[in-house]
Amino acid sequence: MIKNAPQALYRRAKDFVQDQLRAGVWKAGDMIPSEHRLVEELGMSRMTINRALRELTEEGHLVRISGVGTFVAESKPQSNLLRITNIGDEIVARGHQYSCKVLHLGREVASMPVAAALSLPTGASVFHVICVHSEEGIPVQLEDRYVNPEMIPDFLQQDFGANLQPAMYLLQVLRPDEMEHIVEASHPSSDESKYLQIDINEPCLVLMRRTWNQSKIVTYVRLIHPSSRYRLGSRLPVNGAHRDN
Amino acid sequence: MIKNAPQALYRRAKDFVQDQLRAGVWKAGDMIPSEHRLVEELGMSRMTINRALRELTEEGHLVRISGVGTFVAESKPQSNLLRITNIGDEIVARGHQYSCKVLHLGREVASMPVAAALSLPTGASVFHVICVHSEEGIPVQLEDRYVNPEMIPDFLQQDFGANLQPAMYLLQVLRPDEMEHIVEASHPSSDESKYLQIDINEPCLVLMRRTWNQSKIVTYVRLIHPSSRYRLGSRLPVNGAHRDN
DNA sequence: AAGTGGTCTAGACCACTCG
DNA sequence: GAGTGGTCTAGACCACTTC
Repeated sequence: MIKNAPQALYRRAKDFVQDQLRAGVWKAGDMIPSEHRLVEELGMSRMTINRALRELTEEGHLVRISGVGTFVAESKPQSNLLRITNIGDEIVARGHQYSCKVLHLGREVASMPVAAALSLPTGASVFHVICVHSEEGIPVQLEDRYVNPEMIPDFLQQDFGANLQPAMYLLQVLRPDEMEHIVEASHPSSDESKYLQIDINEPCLVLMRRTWNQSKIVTYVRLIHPSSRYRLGSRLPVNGAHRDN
Repeated sequence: MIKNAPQALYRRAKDFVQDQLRAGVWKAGDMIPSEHRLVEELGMSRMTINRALRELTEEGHLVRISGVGTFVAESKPQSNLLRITNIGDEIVARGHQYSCKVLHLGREVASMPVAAALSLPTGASVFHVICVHSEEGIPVQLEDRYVNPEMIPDFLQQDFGANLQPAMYLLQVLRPDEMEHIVEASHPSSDESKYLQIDINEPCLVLMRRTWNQSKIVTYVRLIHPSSRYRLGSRLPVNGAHRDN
């Protein structure tokens, strides 16, 4: 589990800082040692330390105030809307403990809305998995996923968990060539609030995603996030190529 | 031709490169001059040029191959979600009646979070507009926008309404070259629930958008949508090439 | 005045690719 | 071997905040 030998020094400096964050040595709001002090402690030049801290700031882990100091950010995790990301990877990348618990896995007859979402005839047989993703033991995402058996016949035979999430498995066996995202806000159902351990009145961010391969739908998933624990975001260049409409 | 020069040299190097890209001097797939050559042309040190090119690479404008060269990235597809849309156009396109009512328009001293969002010093003077967008007389979006006066000095002199929304005006006078979207779910504040004519307990989809022009922030806006009346969506091809971390 | 981050320089060594 | 990017150093000057 312990991986050493990041070759780049600035990488090791970043890892060092993230280790302190992960270990809770430096907590949200704390001021961390100055660049000068880190130069002494780690034996690197200030430019190298500066690059490490600058990148951690861009990634949202730190907040720097010129003339004052560097502080641990109050983290409200944010993931990229454009990419198909594994929430597990995101959490691990933040240096946090990740877990995934499968609540349901089986084959069932598609209800009308599910069949419609997958563009299958009503009554078609589909795979269905429900799991909860947790960060540091706190549920951050409820995944309610339907899979087209025609595309992924071996889906049920997998041993899903923190090391093999459904999303990860699907990406590995069948890379999608198109996807659709729909985002909305809603309150959780009573089941959902129970699984996520939140109040029935807490607003949730719901991301519905469908992915295609060769013009056929691979999977349809609803990802439900408590608003207090999750955000979606993206930053990207604007193409000059579109006026309006 | 004459531009207010950004103070930081690496910024000017970035602007120089982006100017070449915008002007079409360097096109997608082209190899651009090496660091060494840019050092000579711009009269900066290699570290400075390197930082500029590294950041442009992280932002997706360039692709660098060690030992080979630096190339202009192929432009990325863009989704509806990530496109800057006018809600008025959307509503009109649906064949519905659209209206926009300005609730507030003026200049004020930026609070700390607003100053931070705009990357301005605390206490800076900013423009602030609040308006409600309605479809068939029903409010569907509350727009709470801050504008950088340095970028858009004539903002307050405009006569905003259904025929000239703030978003439309901004797009017309200063096309952004970069943007950031963050989406979250929340309950409306009491003021917001009043303006939107919804219950204080109705979940809302909140889209926060910042746009950049020439590496400076033009505007920061919070768009609040009652979940029962609005969704965001996108469908787009998947790029094969994704980097991690 | 002392401390902080923001930036910049003019070198340097390395691994890599290409002809 | 020449060219490229990737990284690193040991200084430096500046603007800013805090005491």
